[in-house]
Amino acid sequence: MGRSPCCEKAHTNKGAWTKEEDERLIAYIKAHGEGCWRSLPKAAGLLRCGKSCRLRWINYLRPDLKRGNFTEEEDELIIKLHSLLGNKWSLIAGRLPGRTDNEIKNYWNTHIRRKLINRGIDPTTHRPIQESSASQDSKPTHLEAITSNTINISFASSSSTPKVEIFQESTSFPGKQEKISMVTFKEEKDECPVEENFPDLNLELRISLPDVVDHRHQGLVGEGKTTTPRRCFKCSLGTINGMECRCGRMRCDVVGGRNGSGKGSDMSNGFDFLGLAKKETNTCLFGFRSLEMK
DNA sequence: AAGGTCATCAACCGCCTTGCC
DNA sequence: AGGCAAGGCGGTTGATGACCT
Repeated sequence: MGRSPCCEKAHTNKGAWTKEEDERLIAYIKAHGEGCWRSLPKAAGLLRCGKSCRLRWINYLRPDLKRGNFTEEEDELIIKLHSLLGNKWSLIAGRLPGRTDNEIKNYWNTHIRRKLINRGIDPTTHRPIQESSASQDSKPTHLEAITSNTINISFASSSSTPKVEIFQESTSFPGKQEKISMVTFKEEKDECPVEENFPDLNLELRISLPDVVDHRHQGLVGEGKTTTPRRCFKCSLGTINGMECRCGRMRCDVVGGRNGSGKGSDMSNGFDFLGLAKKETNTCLFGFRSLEMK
């Protein structure tokens, strides 16, 4: 059972590509372009899995690839991007023209990790190693957790007592969530019908920085008066000034447009969509230019 | 020279996401 | 809305070469 294989493995070559295979693949893509990878091997006369062809083309045969050593500037950019994005190699590669995600991933694991360790920086957390290990000894306060990381709050009602559990990504085991706090509510049956109505309710909320002060939404209700800022639901979730924004008088465009070009963007609060770039000062919250999606 | 260890990187694997029907 | 196929991604493996003893 399980997933059907992406190709007929019994009749495919594996391992290193030969020069002839490379030439066949290049010739086919030059003639027909990148298309359906699944059918490409057969059409090109290759005894390879479609995925293998795609990988070979993307990582090694594409004409726009920049081979050779990484420059110091590239190193620093990778470090900065990794500190923000983590192991999102394809996103990182999108910021380095001519470099592939696989190349950057390998380079990170073989060179940059060691480089950071030599600098006394934990390559996972991007914090000084001493501080990083110390923080494993003492649990962070809630405020520290909120300001330094992303936490997950889970409203669990599986037991007889409703409780709110707060999780944070483990510093010891990145990717794993560890419980940093739990609040238990004393249940008063008459006043707490939620559990009865929604026995399997398990809402997961995400709280993360940056929480930018939203000047745009101040004074909208009554201009000239100091009023409590009112936000629509979308804005409360962080899609401030997005397409769906309903609390402003005029609809604001998504910052950077749908293609992230930045044209026509309205960064009136000074930050772009991800809350990274500060327009007036040309500085960035995380110290580099705003991101584009690939 | 031979064997062992380490570093590098191309390639694979399996899961997730996306788009189409 | 749900199922399926294809593409994409990140983690891992394994072959190879360099270096050391």
